[in-house]
Amino acid sequence: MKDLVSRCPIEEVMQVISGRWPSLLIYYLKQGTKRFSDLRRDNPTISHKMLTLELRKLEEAGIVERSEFEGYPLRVEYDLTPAGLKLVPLLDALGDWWDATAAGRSTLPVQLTE
Amino acid sequence: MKDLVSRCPIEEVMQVISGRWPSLLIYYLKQGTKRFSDLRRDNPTISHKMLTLELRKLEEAGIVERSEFEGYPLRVEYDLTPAGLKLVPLLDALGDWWDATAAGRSTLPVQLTE
DNA sequence: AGTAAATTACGCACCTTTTTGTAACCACGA
DNA sequence: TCGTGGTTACAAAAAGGTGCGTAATTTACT
Repeated sequence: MKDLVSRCPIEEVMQVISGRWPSLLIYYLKQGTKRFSDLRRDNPTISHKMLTLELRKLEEAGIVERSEFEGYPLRVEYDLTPAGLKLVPLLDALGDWWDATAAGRSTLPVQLTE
Repeated sequence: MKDLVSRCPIEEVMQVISGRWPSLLIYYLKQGTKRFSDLRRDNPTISHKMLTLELRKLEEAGIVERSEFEGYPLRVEYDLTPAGLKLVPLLDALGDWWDATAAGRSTLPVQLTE
């Protein structure tokens, strides 16, 4: 994800929430505090590398907060920030729009109009 | 973009509107009917390959309507569908959220708090 | 009259760039 | 030795760019 200085806020959000993982991670974090390993369990197909990368991106964007605790094994907790929480209903609205729009899509399952 | 059958509506929308172009194309189409070459002019850095691919994806998702007219040179027009129009305010809301959240981000421009 | 070029919206093949996965390694303590 | 939460290097896969070909008609030139 190159960082083209767009100054279009929509483009900028998209750079952060685009892709396969961000919405999923936000979904799981919405359930409450999660540790790195929790998120991997919630989401078995993400590689640990991608998980760290995506979490850092969300952190930088102010969506996720990372808290590191001293001691071994190292404990790190992830939470949605207040801003992250405000994002949730917007994503839900997109999901609702998608479902509502289902009827107009060409990939529609077979219709039995008899 | 692999088509993993997710059945999570948010994941599904994301597969469609993720990436650099969809939001931009929707933005320009919101201004009214556009032809292929108009969209390329609006958006000089997209390649014709990507433009066709993205438009097809948006069409399949029911966001964009493609109308082909007989004659040479071939004329093709693109418009937002009613569903596509309904998507616009949702994207705008994301943009607003982004701007409102700016203060919490680490990539904040230098602050002169004096 | 005959030929050539331009036009529009692509499809296709090939190649480069970017993203993602895999595996190994690190720290430390129980 | 295992578990935690990483980093790094290398490999594979996916995304994206470039350039050529195509259609039928008009215009432009010779």
